[in-house]
Amino acid sequence: MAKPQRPAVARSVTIKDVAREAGVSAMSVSNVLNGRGRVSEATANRIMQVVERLGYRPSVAARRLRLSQQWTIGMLIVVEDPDFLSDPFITAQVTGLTNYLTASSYSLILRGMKPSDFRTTGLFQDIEADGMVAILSGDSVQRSWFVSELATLQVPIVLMQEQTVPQGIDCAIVRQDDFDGGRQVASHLLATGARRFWMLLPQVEWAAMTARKKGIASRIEAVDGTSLDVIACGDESYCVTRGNTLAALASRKAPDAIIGGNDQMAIAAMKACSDHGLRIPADIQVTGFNAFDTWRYVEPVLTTVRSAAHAIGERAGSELIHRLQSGTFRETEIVLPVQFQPGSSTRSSS
Amino acid sequence: MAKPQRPAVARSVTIKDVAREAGVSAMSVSNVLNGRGRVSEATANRIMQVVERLGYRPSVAARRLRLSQQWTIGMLIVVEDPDFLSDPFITAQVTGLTNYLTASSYSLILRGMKPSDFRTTGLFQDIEADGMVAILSGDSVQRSWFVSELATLQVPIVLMQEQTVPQGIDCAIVRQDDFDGGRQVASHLLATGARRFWMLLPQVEWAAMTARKKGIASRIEAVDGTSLDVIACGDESYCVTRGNTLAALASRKAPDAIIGGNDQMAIAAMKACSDHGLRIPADIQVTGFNAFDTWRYVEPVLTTVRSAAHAIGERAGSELIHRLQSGTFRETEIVLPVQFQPGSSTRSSS
DNA sequence: CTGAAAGCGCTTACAG
DNA sequence: CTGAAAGCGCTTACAG
Repeated sequence: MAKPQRPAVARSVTIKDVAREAGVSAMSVSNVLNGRGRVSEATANRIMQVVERLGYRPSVAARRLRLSQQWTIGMLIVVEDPDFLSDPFITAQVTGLTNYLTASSYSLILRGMKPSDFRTTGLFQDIEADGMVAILSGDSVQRSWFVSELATLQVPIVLMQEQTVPQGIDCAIVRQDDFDGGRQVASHLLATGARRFWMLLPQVEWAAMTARKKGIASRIEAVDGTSLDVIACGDESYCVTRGNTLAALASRKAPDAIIGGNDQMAIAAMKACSDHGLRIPADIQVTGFNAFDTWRYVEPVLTTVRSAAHAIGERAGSELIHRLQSGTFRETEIVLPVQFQPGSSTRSSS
Repeated sequence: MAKPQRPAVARSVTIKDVAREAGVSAMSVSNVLNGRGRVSEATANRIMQVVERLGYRPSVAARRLRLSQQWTIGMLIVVEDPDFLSDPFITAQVTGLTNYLTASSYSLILRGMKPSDFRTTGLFQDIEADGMVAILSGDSVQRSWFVSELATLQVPIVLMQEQTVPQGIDCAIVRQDDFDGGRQVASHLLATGARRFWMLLPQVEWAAMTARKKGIASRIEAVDGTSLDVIACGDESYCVTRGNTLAALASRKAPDAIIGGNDQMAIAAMKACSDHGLRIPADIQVTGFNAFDTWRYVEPVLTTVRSAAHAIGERAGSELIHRLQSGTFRETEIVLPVQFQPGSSTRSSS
């Protein structure tokens, strides 16, 4: 007769140990622990004492297998930068999500990867979670391919900062109103009299930045004699952004305003402006997006748009948990408002 | 006879389905998938084709239960700030750890909590992982209590940025040489002729900052006519740090140099100095610690100490995985070097 | 109120 | 080279 070997590390104390010690069946222990029982108070008390005394902690692996539920959400961050948490906008979303999940007794599995790893090694296949949350980068073709790959996991998906709801799969998006943010920035700058604009964008396409640009363009195009040029800022690092902005300033007439795709790029551009001998905001105005702590660090204080990053994370968590419990997403497109925050890097409306 | 109900969501395709379809036993499927088998090539090929065709993905929950191994590491961040990833020093450590674990086919469960949650609700007890990594804050009494609580999980522990190795438990620490960093900063400042120093520290005791302070003090105390005062900066936020520094400048004679406990506090202090009409570095020198991107954003560029945060995370991962595979930590105290990085917020040595 | 039995989906030592 | 059986630690519908 076969005699299977014990697992490498036998579990110290199981539900059977508690049951034996308390003189009851494992079922009663389970019922007491999960508050599901019709168990007499005396028995319940006795069981709880044994649990305490033996230091019993249920095996969540066994529970997961039995109930085929994981109480786990996977969070995927697909970006080029191996330092995938370096952007405060991303970390705020992750924090909001984690905090919500913790409060709901769910765990978060965090994984970052490059788009190429996603494509080639399917580095997310081994994540056994009840649902997935993802932050994707790259152009829309790549992103929608990523989404269809994610869908093969057969669990509900929430995408953060995606602009359009993927069709035909169990998915919702949570984003902020970047289009409106762009509109507000453009309106403010137009009111100061600015007409010629540069916008700083990274090589990689971020859905949120694209939306900001569209919002900006919608306002600018409505005014005669305006222009909006894009300055490509490579990997959106400080060095490249500063260098490319400086090169642009050296080669052509400076614009009235430079609109950073985010705060970090705006700050790099401010340095480039001062390298070039331009005063802010007298000679040139600069704006950012996101309003994380860095916006305070610069002189003058940056005009920017306050993001709802933490709220996006929380909302992603709450929608996903609701979906898991109810069977459907109550909304598939959730848009949170943004708030314009004027600083001293722009002039007041004339 | 009892007829237990099916779990809520039955698994789509199991190893049995593959076995039946391929006309073999589940065991052969398992052997092929895990490369453990003495299975004929023909059978193996047939099995792999069925796996492909049915889109079979093994249940990791079942595997975990069977092998009582989780292939999961828990990461606990115990800080006051609910925005527990706001410090770039912490995110860099988390990223380094995650990347290492992913490369080793381990998953990371991330959880942040306040010290009070740790104390009262044992919010980490439900994390079933093969090992734990933690970043702890608070005074040494509180931290060592946290460590003893963590030890009840009965898994190996790696502490990041802890200064002393807890005794009697299965634990290692990985940190950078903050004491040496402090020494280097102090040596540099002393060489510029500075004698009177303020150091900015938050209310909460961080082991790393305490070590920095000790390193600074060790150098300063060796020189006659020097002084080192601590300016308490509350929650180390920009506002409080700036405000408290400004208040200190208003109430007593300005020092020769202000040493920030980290870059963020140093930058806030730079603002306070310029609020107070002091020029940097002519009237007063300022230094930071950590050298994350923000140090570039300020004018003048901050003199600081480059941290090994990402490397700390990677090393924590590699030591923990090694411990899991070999049974013991090869070292229990790992200290990574730091690198002094002079900027323009201090003068060159005279 | 309480328990015996079945089964979640795997893996392993052993016999054939 | 291949398979039958046992068991990891739970939970549930049902019978008593």
